[in-house]
Amino acid sequence: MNVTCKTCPVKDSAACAVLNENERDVLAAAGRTRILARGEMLFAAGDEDAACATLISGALKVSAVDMDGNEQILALVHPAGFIGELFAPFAHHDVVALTESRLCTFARVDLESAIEQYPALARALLRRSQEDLLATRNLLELNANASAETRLAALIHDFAGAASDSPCHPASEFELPLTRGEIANMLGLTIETVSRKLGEIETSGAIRRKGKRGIELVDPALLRALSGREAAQA
Amino acid sequence: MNVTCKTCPVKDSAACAVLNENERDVLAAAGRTRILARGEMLFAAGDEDAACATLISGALKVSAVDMDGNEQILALVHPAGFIGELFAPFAHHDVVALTESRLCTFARVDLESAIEQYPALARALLRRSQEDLLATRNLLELNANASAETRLAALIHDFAGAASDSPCHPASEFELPLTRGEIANMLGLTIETVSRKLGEIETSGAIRRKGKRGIELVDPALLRALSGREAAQA
DNA sequence: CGCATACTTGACGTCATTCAAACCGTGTGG
DNA sequence: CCACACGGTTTGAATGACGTCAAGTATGCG
Repeated sequence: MNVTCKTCPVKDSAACAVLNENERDVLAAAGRTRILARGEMLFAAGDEDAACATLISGALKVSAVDMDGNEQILALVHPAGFIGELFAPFAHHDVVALTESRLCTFARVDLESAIEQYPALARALLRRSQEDLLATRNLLELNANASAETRLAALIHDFAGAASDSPCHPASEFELPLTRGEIANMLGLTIETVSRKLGEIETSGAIRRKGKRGIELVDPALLRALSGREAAQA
Repeated sequence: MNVTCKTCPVKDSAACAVLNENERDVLAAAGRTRILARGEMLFAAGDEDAACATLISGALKVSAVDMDGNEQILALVHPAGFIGELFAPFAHHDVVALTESRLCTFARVDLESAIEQYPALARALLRRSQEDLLATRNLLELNANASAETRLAALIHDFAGAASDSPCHPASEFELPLTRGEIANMLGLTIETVSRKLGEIETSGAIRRKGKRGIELVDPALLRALSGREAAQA
């Protein structure tokens, strides 16, 4: 399917937003929209022809699978996010859709020539890459030292922020985009530990569970304290 | 001190290598070389005027300090590496010299205008940023699931590779660039665990310790097996 | 020599994992 | 409609790895 930027919901926030209308049309000619079902893979680690893409809607996970078959989620991608390793000869990680997702994909060679042609695009991707780096380092910091409860609280806190439309206040009620297993894979824990600690956080009064995936924020300040991002307040 | 690119040992491998001689001279006029003693800080988390820099010689660590005062090392920087958060209003992490280090520093505004003027520089930094991202994700993958022994073996294995001049074969004898405490901070372990597991790896016959920091590779294949990057061989 | 810094070693406690079983919502076929 | 299987989840008990606390050993420096 061809790309139609005019109606694209992320046309002002994705990397291609730095291009003017003509430039965008040229790039769009090389792109294809693609829809991934939940669980479907965009590319796998080792693929030589891994595409690059901007996520239009839905959510993706970037993950690695170790020797023993354990998956480790390295990053989540939200709409307007960019995915793809530009200069590597092959992909290092798997990229899989968490929910049904719409993408705007490009062959790597096309994107590489585009960043040569449009310097602003290279700068936009540099900016995004640095943000990805920061997000990954935050996850690394979290996984390294914090207790299971702290990690989980921090993740819930982040999801609450991401689920909200306003950038500063967290959503008071939202759905977890990940299964227990995926949360465990992201935080370096087991399913059982995630389930247990989730129960303890609920008992503490910070959240209430609504069904399997639903979370209601009962006491955001307490959640923030549990997440170790702030000293507990009086 | 002014920058003199002609004698710079990383002039062909750093990001500025993509510039021609004239362009490099213009950029060099905005740069200053700076020497950091071991333990000296280039900038701290929260600094608003954090500089950007290319590392010429020595080694740096990028680290975060959590609430309780525990340091977590997020990345190491080797010669020709680039350090600095280009688009953020302030630095998110500390950057400290592990050994005496020589840097080529730039004010962030100067570098931002340079990447507008020289698109090739933006692409070079994009490439480096993606490599940093990959390295951070590798560390994340390691810290998340692996046992203390596996993490330590993997780190030693990496250091052996980095200490070698040939890109594929590891050095058979080298010095650890980090103290026990720094290794612990990097792997999310304690000093005591690092010390103990180092002893066990030595007992297993993979390495031999030479003084406090020296490591001799006795059985590289065994070390590789311990590091979880390869199935144990027959 | 005396002190500081880095490292090693041991005993003990804690927290997350492991193994095991039960639970729940959903879809499927009899 | 019910029985059943299945994926995702919850819960319990026992094990074990790493952390904590505490002591003791180098090495270097004023």
